[in-house]
Amino acid sequence: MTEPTTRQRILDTALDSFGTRGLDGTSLDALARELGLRKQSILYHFKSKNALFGEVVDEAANRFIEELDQVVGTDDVWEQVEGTVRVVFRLAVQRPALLGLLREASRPGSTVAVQLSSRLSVYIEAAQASLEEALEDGRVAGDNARLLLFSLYSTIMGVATEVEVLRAMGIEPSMRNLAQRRAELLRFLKVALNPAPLL
Amino acid sequence: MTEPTTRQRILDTALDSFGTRGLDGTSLDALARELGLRKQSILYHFKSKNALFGEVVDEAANRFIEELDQVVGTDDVWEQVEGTVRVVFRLAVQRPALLGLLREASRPGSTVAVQLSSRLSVYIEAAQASLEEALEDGRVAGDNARLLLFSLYSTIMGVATEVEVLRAMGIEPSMRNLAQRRAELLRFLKVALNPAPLL
DNA sequence: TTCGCTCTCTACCAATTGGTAGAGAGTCCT
DNA sequence: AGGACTCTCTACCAATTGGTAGAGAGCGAA
Repeated sequence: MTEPTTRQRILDTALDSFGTRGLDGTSLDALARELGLRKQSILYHFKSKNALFGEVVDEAANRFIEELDQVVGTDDVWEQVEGTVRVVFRLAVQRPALLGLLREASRPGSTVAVQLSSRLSVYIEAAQASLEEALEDGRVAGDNARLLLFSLYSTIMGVATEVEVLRAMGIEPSMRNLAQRRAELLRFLKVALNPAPLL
Repeated sequence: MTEPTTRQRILDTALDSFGTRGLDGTSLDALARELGLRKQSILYHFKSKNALFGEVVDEAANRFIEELDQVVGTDDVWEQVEGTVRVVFRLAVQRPALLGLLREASRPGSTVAVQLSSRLSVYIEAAQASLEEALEDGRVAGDNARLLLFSLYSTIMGVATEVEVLRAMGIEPSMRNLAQRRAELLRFLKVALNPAPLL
């Protein structure tokens, strides 16, 4: 394990800070303090705060893609959904700030939203094609692959991210109930994709 | 239509700003400028920026509750879901900042999350009880009312809020496709609650 | 040794931040 | 008229913001 470059350390710490406190909630001074540096050292490696944020978004996209790559193996839709849930939940435990950053970057009116989406477009296309096929074969319920994908995304990302809402419902997010939460999410999604006729 | 008090105008404009640019992204100076005031006038009506934010959260909760009240009429779960979707989509069109503020306030680590959730707790309880009953009667698929409610919330709120994700999927959010998006969401939720056995 | 490159530092900077103190204008009651 | 109250203002303030300029340390190559 070679020790990371300063540049990499900055990206790493910035991801955590941007992902939890947001872009505006993170100051270069605070970031530098956390790193044991002066902010001018950060500005040596990145020409501005916004440039840093842009690179952090790319970094986050890369890590997310890295994880997703282990899912794309099958062309079975349900296995893909299961895999995505596994990946997202693992991140929610190991690196919640990464998911937080994806949300920050896809906030309405975000300047980096386009950048982020272009990084993930390949996966979006693939998932959509896979869903389309399943829809045609009647293996999955629905008629619009893109909008269905959108619903799936919203559900998974929301369930993994909206910790405070969970708390509001009287469920303290913990490792103990994590498995149960994931199982319930999978059950929900499975039913949502079930092509059986409505009762 | 009596003209609103300054205090009310501040709350109103602050809701829009906090809901779109976030707490940290909103400065009192900018807010005052938008209102045609000096920031000291804002600080006369609200003792600090955080106090203002707290009241804005309450205001948003009130408006949201006001809308939800028109839904609670039935004890039919599906009608409640339909009504909630109707309400949330209407807000997404007429007052997107209100939904944005609810998201900002329920962000992980938010200081006002407890405040917000206590305002909505009555509705959470009611929805949960209603779901529990439906689960027992077998009118809805699932076994954990709270977690099911959580999934429903995530889906609805995400679909209504994640505009940039929608764009990333190649769907420009517009009035024209709005009805289609809502219809697809309702279809998705209907299937997700369908108690028919899995194929 | 010395040159040049990489990197982090000190020293600043103007602009903006949330917030305080208090003047002054208008209005309502006596 | 005079006083009290409500409200918005000007005038400040210290702290923090993102960013610039440039000194100096360490190092590898000549």
